[in-house]
Amino acid sequence: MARRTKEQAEQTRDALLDAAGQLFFSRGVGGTSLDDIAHAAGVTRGAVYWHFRNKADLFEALYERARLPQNDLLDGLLAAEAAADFLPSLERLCNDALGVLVADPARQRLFTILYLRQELVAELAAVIAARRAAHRDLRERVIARLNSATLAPPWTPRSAGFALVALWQGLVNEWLAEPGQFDLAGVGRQCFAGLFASLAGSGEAAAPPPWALPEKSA
Amino acid sequence: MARRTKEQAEQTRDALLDAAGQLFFSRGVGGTSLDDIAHAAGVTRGAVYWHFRNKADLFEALYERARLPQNDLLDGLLAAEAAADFLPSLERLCNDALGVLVADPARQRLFTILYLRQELVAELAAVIAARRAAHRDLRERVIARLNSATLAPPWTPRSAGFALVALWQGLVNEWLAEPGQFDLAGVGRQCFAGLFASLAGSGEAAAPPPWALPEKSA
DNA sequence: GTTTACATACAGTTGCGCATGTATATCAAT
DNA sequence: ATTGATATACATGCGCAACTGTATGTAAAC
Repeated sequence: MARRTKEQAEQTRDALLDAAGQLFFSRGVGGTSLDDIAHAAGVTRGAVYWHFRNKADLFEALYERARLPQNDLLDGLLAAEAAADFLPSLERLCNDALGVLVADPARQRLFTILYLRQELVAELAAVIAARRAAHRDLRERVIARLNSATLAPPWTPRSAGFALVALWQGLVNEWLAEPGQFDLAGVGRQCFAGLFASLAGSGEAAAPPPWALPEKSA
Repeated sequence: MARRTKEQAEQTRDALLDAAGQLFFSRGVGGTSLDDIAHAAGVTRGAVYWHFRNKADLFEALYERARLPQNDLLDGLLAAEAAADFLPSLERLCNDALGVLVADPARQRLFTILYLRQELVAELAAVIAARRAAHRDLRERVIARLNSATLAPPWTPRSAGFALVALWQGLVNEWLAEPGQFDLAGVGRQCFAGLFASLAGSGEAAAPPPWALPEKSA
């Protein structure tokens, strides 16, 4: 082989990232050699070292390619002035985020790597640390925003924020750990419905939100 | 060095397991060589291969050494006949489990490895799969047990069980990811108080359980 | 005397980083 | 439009380091 056109080069770069995503997911980052990636993409290690400096650089590129558009939505919601319907909006956002995840296998693979396979290889350290900081920041902002919302006892902004983030994270982890073993969006909708009903104080008969779909059976 | 007495041999075995636990935690399972472990325990790789067949065998021994006594408690609670105070008992059990974890650094390290560093190395595959199955089984049993409890709407046994397990898991993961950055037992107590109050339908003023400690500030 | 509890020594493999080869795309100059 | 020069997009090959598994040595416990 010899030199290829620019579009072809971009295609091989994408192919390398795709192959890396699949292999990192199925064999782990530390368990995947650059030769594995190159072979899966139909090239050799030379191509890898042309497009990326090393495995860490490759992984960072993979991370950058999957930035969550959902983050912008949350930013907007948190930045908005105190509105009476903050809690319903937040509930809808939680459910939407689950929907986005369910519909995007590539994101599921990356989340699996980032959430429950935080290998302590040097390649991942920077990305893991950045994501952890972002996560912590998000949680704190949710708590801060909940300070200006009316919560039913015994909830406090702090406990409610922790419960929300932990519930979302726990559900996602549970689902990623046993892929497709239950209906994440449906279960999540029920759980968030219960939690938000409790937060709002409507303990008894909360009217189902208009976007609620008919409940799937187990 | 030459042959040592049986008690000394048992000590070196324990020292190897201790060293492995520390190193697996700080550098990852794939990132620590058997030579690292042996050196940290003050012996050579020969000792490792005497006590264990390989790294996988060593890790399984490490896992066996830290079986949760809490599991037995939960088994008893789930097996007991339907009692009116099932929900309060379950709430106490959740808090107790958090307390056990907070007090045991070795268990924290192992949980960190098992929960958020599921490296896909062959050494871990068996243990990870076993733990995942056990976790799934526990969730299903909690749901089954909730079928004979009275839950306030909109909760169902299924959504309540998922929410409980996900909340516990999410809180623990959050805390393990940022070690010591918040008071896990205190935050957990608040979150579970809110969730269980919602499950029981006492939306307004739930009397604090007698074992509740004074709330720590952030 | 035999087994035990290691230490030491010896291949064998694997993967990384880099250096080098090479054919072609790109482009300026004619 | 053709041509030459150069940069590009890889492929190939090499040395090196690390790690594993095993084989063997050995002194003390039993």
